[in-house]
Amino acid sequence: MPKLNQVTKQKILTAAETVFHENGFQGARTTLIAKRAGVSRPMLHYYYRTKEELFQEVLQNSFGFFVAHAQNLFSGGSDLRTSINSLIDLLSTVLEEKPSLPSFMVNLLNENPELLTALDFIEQENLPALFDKLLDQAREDNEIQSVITGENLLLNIYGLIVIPYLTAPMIKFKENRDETEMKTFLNNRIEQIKEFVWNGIQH
Amino acid sequence: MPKLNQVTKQKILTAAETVFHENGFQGARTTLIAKRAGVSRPMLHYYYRTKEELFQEVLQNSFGFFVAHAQNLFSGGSDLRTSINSLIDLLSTVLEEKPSLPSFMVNLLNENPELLTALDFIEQENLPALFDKLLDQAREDNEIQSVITGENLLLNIYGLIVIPYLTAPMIKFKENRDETEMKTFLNNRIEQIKEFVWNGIQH
DNA sequence: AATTAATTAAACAATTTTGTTAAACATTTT
DNA sequence: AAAATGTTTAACAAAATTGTTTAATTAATT
Repeated sequence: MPKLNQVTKQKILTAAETVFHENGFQGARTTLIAKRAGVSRPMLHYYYRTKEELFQEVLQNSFGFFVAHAQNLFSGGSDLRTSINSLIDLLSTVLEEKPSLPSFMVNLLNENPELLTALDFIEQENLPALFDKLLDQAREDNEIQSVITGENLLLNIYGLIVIPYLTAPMIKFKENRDETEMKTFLNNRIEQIKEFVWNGIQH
Repeated sequence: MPKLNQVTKQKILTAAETVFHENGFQGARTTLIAKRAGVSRPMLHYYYRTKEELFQEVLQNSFGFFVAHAQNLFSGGSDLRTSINSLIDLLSTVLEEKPSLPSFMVNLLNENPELLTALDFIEQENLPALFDKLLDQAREDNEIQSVITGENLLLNIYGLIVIPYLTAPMIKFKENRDETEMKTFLNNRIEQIKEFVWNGIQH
């Protein structure tokens, strides 16, 4: 009987991440995870006794990753435009590494709405309120005219960032893009979104 | 043995729609569908022999609904701003009636990417190309300055429209909103999005 | 080369989910 | 009230999915 091979364990975790992200807990099949990891099913169950256990690890990992990055944000008192751009960069970085995270969130919210409580920490900072303040300031300074709320601005940013990842299969399919072209497309989009958002709140 | 009760059949179909939309095919449980429909499991299997059969019906229904509405769009040659607003209105109308459609699309694209072929009809009109044309025209007429592509503009609109539905559980939770407040929020958002998009492509 | 560690294949048991059946009950129609 | 229709409960069978075990196989270490 084996003891530990971190490499294999990681392969399983990575595969699990994708499958859980794409199909949620109930929809995920351990058989598929093992296959994607290039590993036999007994191995999967050796390193992670149950599907549930594996899922918990993925959960930790996914949000831990997000939080780790989020802490870099909003340390100093930046202005509205800088904050918007930082947030866009932050989300882009996270999703570049974990492109299936949005799909996971969607599944998660549908399967375990009660899990939201556990996600409280994400809003420690109370981002909407912070943006409300920044928006007010920017209006005072005559930088923007829009009466948009912080909540709506945040939703807009999330939506703009997240949509290509949610529709990736479609985008790739329609335009026959490969991975490289897809990355270029996404990179170009980042700057484009910054412009779009800033202009969006002008009037 | 019963023959047909359209009311019951409809109750089952409606419940199935929600459950499939929320959890995808693999994640959906027929037991939950029956429960949500307020009907016993044998009834479900009487009206729809298999889970697969029920799923097909939901599939038809969901996209048929979309297509029915989409046909009202772009009959005449409207200008860019009108087309943008029509599209936003169209999507809003569809989602008001089928709020779980976005979640369904996400699951669908992950579970059955090959099903995309079947969705070709949605792009009959080749919306991105149409918007490329409208954008060119608007630039000529000095109405806008942005060099955004039709594809990105469409993605932006989809993202902005769809994001509150995908994060609905979070939005409701955070702000303690009930159904009515949620509808108000969504309605206000529509006009706000129109502004935001139009401003977004100015510079 | 011998030993140990890691993995697999194959078979199997347990559990969950799907699909079916039969008998009883309720509702509506005639 | 009798007959037909719609529904439920309970039990069960079949299939799919999860989890486990054993023996054989491969790879790495000493």
